[in-house]
Amino acid sequence: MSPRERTAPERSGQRGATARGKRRPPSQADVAALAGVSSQTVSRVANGSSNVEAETRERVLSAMRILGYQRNSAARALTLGRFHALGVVTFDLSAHGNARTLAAVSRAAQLAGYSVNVVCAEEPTGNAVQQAVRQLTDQAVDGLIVIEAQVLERPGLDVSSGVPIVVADGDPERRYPAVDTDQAAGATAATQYLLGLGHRTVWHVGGPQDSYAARRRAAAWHVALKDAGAPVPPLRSGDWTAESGYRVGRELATREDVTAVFAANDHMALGVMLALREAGRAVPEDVSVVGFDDVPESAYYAPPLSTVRQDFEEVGRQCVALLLDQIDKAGSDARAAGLITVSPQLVTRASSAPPGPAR
Amino acid sequence: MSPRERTAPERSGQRGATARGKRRPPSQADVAALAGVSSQTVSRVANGSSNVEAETRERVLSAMRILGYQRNSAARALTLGRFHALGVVTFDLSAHGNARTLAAVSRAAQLAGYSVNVVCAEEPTGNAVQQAVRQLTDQAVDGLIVIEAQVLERPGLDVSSGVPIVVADGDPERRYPAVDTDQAAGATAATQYLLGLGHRTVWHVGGPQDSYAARRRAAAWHVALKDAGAPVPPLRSGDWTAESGYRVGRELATREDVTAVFAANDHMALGVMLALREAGRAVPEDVSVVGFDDVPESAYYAPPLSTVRQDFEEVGRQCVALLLDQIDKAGSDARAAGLITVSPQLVTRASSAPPGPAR
DNA sequence: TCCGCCGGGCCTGGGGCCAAG
DNA sequence: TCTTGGCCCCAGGCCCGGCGG
Repeated sequence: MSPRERTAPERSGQRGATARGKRRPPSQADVAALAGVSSQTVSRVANGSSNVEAETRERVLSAMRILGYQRNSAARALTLGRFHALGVVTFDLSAHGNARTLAAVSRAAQLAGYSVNVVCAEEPTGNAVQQAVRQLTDQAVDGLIVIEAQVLERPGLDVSSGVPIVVADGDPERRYPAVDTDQAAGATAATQYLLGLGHRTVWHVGGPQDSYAARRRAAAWHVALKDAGAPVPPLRSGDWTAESGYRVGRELATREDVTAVFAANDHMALGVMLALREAGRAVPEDVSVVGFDDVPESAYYAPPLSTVRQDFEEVGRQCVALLLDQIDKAGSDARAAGLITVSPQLVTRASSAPPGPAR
Repeated sequence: MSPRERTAPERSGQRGATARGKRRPPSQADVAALAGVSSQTVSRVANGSSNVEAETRERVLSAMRILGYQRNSAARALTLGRFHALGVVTFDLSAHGNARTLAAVSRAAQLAGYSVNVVCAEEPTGNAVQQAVRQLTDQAVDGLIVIEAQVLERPGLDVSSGVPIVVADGDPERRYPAVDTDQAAGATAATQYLLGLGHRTVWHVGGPQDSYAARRRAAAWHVALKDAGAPVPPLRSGDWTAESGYRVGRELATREDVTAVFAANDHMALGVMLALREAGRAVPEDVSVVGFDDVPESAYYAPPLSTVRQDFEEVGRQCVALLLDQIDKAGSDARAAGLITVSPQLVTRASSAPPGPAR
């Protein structure tokens, strides 16, 4: 009845692998006891396992199997000082590009033996980001990948958490190494393509202006027009959604002089096309439309959408490579805030054509 | 020359917070030293911080700020036996539903103070999943959420890693608690809706047959037709992509008697619509089309797509809630493998209409 | 005497170093 | 020389005991 009397049987009960009640995951020590070796030897087997006699190793392995041993990663991380985990900060995972990038990052990280810790900051306020970063570093990551870097622009944002950071969207202030699609090249290609078809000029439906990617696409569009001596129509902006594209599209549809539209992403382009069609303007006969991203569905839009294909897979891969590189050569402050660019590719489909004669 | 002699100077060198060379993140001990208290008190302040005098706490907090102290989560996890992290296993993050669910899970987890560790298994082979699960549990998670459960069906798959598991797709074998959209209700609603419009029967473009969700949608469609006394056309299946929908659509377009199609997701519906249009069959005048998911773009398809809206946000929330629940009452084997269903909602748009007179 | 605040010692699971067989 | 075990450390948390008002 006394606590002692209860304790003794419990103890012996807990020792075995068949313990009832509280189940404590088996530790190295348990394996060691069962195999009749020291925990040190178990450690050696669990790891690279150099210098362990075959017979001993076998005994240890079988003990592990019997007990269902899994090493405790927390303890491991504690001694090694490495978590083998990367953190990813993002905003809107329903945005196609972000999801794709995350998927690619996850794959690349997995190949390198790293897991990926995701935090989806609700809104791009500095506070939310700050908290997200805190949570991640406070969690256990060896490095950070920030998708959609515009948040880093927030003044007063301190992400100097000590861990290496890579930005997957181009860092306007070039404070961190970055990997990004060559937005300018993509936007330029789209604009020049439409001009090359014979359109007098090209209208642009931009993304939200706090997006660095959106700003660069708009800037390149602007430059491409100027370089070609084409008039530069006013910039209309949406928020990446098809709905916003539709809104802008209705406005554009009222102008007879609009014959070519370059939208900063496919979803907005979709909205633009619907608005044009509803206003009685055919795509591409009356108006040509080009998007950006090449979401898998865009080839099946009505009409199939000409667009600029981004290689998200490559962006994700490069991010991970760059980050792991930084992690490995930690300490050496050679953090050249470089920029790796990934080339996009123009894909032409049925939504674009030379301007019709019915000008 | 003895170890002791070497140890001493090294020690004192590393002590200071201003140590050069190797930068070691500040520990409780460092904070304690600066604040002139014991590390125990620092621990108290860092945590719930009961029983610390206001003045002392202030001193500790300021020391933390000065040193930029962040507690080491590995050590914390080690002693507490909790990681405050959830694992998510998924397959294709470019699938809209998966990405949305993940985002919701991430949000809900964050609110509960948990981070989310994602592993994106490349292919749904048992091996890949096994490895993914291993990696996660070997990593550091208190529980697992499996999105797209069909993988769990693989025979010989052992995910009994000791951590609680919740399935976000309905578990065919009901081995684990699950949260899922009420697929049957959604498919039934879509089918009955089309029948109600006056169509003689409804054709179905199903998802891949190894998807449990796809199978249930198809089953409910079948039942709804039988219940209504409508003929049951053969089932055509795709793989969720618009491309596969297009392929099936071309086939359906050749049959004059097809006047209503229910696709198992919006992307396939998009492909179907393109194929129909290309074959000269107007939507909805000649053929009505209904999708499933309600991806944000579907309202801007041509024509805007009638569909069944899934509440991914709710699914994610419920998954996390269910999982945390299991984690908290760990040990008690009351793991009733329940099923929480989330109701979908039929959304009617322009892609569906009564059958035309030109039958 | 009791209570509120604080610190010492021990424990978590594993890995590195070094000595011993 | 190769294999193996003892010891200590990683960073923090909890139990308990002590000290003071």
